[in-house]
Amino acid sequence: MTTARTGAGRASPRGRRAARSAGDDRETAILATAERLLEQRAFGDISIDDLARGAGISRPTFYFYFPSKDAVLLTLLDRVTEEVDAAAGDVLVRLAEDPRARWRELIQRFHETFGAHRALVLACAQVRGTNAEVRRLWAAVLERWVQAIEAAIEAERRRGAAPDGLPARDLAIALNSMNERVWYATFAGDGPAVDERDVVDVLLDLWLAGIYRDTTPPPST
Amino acid sequence: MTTARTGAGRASPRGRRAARSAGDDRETAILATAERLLEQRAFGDISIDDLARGAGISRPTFYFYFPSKDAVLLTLLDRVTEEVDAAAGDVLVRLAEDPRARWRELIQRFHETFGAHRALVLACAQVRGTNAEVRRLWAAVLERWVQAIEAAIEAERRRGAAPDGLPARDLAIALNSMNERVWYATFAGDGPAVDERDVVDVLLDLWLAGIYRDTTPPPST
DNA sequence: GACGTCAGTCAACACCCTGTCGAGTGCCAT
DNA sequence: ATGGCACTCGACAGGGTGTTGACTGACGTC
Repeated sequence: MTTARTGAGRASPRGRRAARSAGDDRETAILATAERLLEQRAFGDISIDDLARGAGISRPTFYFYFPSKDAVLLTLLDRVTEEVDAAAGDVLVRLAEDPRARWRELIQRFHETFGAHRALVLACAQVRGTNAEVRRLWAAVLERWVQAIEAAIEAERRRGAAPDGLPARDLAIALNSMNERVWYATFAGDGPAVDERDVVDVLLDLWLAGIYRDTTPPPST
Repeated sequence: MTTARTGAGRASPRGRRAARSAGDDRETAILATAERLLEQRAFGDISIDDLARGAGISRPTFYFYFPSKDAVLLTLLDRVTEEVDAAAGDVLVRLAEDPRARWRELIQRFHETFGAHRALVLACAQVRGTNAEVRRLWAAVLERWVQAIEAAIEAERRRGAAPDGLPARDLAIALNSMNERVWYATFAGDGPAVDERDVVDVLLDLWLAGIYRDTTPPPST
């Protein structure tokens, strides 16, 4: 369930046919077209025909590569979440060094990665409402992050840096949810939103307050 | 901009024609059908024909009452936000009596009102991505709430109950955003979510942490 | 070097949904 | 009785999706 593309044909994704068949180019072209068009208009205003023409193929041919418009988005989303995971790296295991700095680093990296793909992230948030697959993928990704944060909170409590309080999982869910929605508003720019330059510090402050009741949690001794 | 229905005909919403013309019934029937159908399937899977047939009229006739499917949702949303505002009442001006109890009351009432219309609220959250009108209305509603919370936070700081820190507006935005997303997950039931019975307390805890750095803020002396 | 196979391609079709137009129908005031 | 208005819908145009079936060309095989 890591890769969502599956496609219609091509059982073995990178089979015997030496390197990059013509189809590989087309698939890449579709993805690139999607990402490009998303910078210009909303996902709902992009038709399969737009994607196909952008990739230099006809509409029916599009279906050879992807079962639907949403599947393209899914593939793109999969990529970005991998990128985010890579950016987050091992920050959480090094929390005790300097909690405030590490949490900030984590939030900052999420912010940068999402910001670099804001059109795509916005599109996913929009489509999540109508598409069950996107919803499921996003839920799975979120679950991973929630579990990581939950574990980190518990570790901080165990070493006495953070007080007991809410169940760590509930706290992790709420904090992740806050980030998601706040980023969405900031990137979308409609409705009340935190300024992009401040958003990391605002979120950080609330994470520290929620986890430590304090903006300067103690490092390990 | 309070009422969003506008409709195609009927310049004067409640004109001379004595009480309730036949059209009034139809309009109500459409709204009722929409709310009923929303409990069963997603907004996107409800066609205008469904709404019309449910109200006992033909599809073209639907357009006499509403300019689009989204306009129906908009009207419904307008209603719920009014209900929420009424439920919230003057809780915020009585904050100093017992801050923890009052904040809890506020969150609790939001929770109850949204919970009573969860299908509708979920539909709006979904459509907000694709429909500019819903987005604008929601943004306006949110802006009102954010301003109210911002003012309340500033009042708490002025009387010395809450410490200075983040700009009150940013704090208000983040807390409102958190609530919105957390409720969405709880009501939608997909992805990581806080249990419905705990959600008020979880949110309350984070509000108090964010605003007071303390779960038992002082009442007025 | 004919031949089957299979990735890749698309014109044409069937379908569904939206929004509009124009021709009604019945009620009410004048 | 008649003109206007609230209200109604059959029929159409348009645009999107997803599928079908025929076609092309490169490749391995005998």
